[in-house]
Amino acid sequence: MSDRSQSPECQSRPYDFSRAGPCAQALGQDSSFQLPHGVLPDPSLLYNKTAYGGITSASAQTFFPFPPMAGDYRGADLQAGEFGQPKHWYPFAATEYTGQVPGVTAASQPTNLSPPIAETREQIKMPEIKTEKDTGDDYSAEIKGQQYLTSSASAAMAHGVFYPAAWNPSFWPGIAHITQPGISNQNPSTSSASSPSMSPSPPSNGLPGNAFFSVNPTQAAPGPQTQNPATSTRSSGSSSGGCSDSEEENLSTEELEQFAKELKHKRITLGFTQADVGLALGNLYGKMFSQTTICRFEALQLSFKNMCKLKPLLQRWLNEAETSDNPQDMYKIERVFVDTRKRKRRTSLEGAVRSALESYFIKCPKPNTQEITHISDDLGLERDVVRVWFCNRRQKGKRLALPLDEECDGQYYEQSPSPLNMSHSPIPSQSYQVSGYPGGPPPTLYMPSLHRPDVLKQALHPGLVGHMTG
DNA sequence: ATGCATGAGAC
DNA sequence: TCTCATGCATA
Repeated sequence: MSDRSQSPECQSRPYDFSRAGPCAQALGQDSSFQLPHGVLPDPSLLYNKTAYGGITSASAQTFFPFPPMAGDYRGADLQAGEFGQPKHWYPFAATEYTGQVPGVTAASQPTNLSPPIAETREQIKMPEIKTEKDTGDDYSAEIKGQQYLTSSASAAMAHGVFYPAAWNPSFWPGIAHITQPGISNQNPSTSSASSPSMSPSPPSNGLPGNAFFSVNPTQAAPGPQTQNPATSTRSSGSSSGGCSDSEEENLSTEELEQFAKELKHKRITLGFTQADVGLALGNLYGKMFSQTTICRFEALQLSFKNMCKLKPLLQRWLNEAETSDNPQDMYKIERVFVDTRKRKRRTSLEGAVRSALESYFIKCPKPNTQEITHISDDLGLERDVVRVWFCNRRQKGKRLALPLDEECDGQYYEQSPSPLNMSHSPIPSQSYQVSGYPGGPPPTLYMPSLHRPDVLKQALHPGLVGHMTG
């Protein structure tokens, strides 16, 4: 009943200042608004890449607080972003999703497994980018873009996520012990059925495309289309091979964590890159995922719900990959889709600006339109950039939020975002003293003033402190 | 691995 | 307009 992840209330709670003019004070004409661009309560504010497994404020949606698995695996040097920076908007034509850099793949491949992925993204796109890069402005205008061929049918799945009744706070690390026994390890239907796409002995000719693409959503991706968001109550649908959705329910954090590790390990062992996996999923089940998503899955950086949704698919993929004679065929396909959408050039905010934004965020995680405008003016940024930044920042915050149970959750956050006083540094360094973050500098995230060390530990070390919570 | 962006759905 | 899932681009 109260899964906070669902209830909008809860979700907004963390930052729920009265919309009216919540941050007004802080952002107002007060001196506070003069936010010194470079002024940060703490240098650590400049969060950087390091996997901050930190905690932050909100915790609406359930995200995994676990620190990214440090692992053997390294992204290696990814593609060289040579690709001239289009100064404005530029369209990109994702001719085909080839996954990650071939080089990397090859490198990590045990041996000959390196997929014959032909080209890199750059290779494919560069030309076009140049030509249209300055088309400017109206990127949004057209999105005539195509969808991935296969995705169309299954695309639904992505949104068709339904919230299993099972989803509840008990899944959180802090209360991990409550989790339900993995119930169906949920893969009853898994590989056993050897997915269609996988099996076909590789048309050595390199046109496995068909085999994979034929992906008849029906069998291949029972989940993808099965989706029935509405019917959130699905006790345990897995039945008719309904993978994705249907099986996402009874998962505990431990299971997911464990699976993520397993996936990563086996993936690497088999010589697949994260991009390969994402692509393979598309071939197998009709819903493709990016390297980013796979990466986040492995790092448990997706919301619990999302993790649960993807787990079945990945599980099946894993099974397929392990049992297949030619695992590499799983991603040896050619995606032919045209995506002509124009995408805004990614804004790269300077450290000082980020710091400033962070400071603003601390004072007011959820600025209203006016406030956003204010901030954007102050920092000389596009209003939309600021808006998006806050959106992402909140999302990020949730991802790292403490997994407390509702009650705590509520209280915890209700108090947090109160007065936006510049005066008291909102980011107590101690907040992140949590051990367990090897080498990771303290995350620099907004954190309600009400944190408790013990809670943090629970959040970060579910397995270890699961018992702590009564 | 992660910052910034997009878009669907919900409110 | 926000959240959330997801992805492109890049550090």
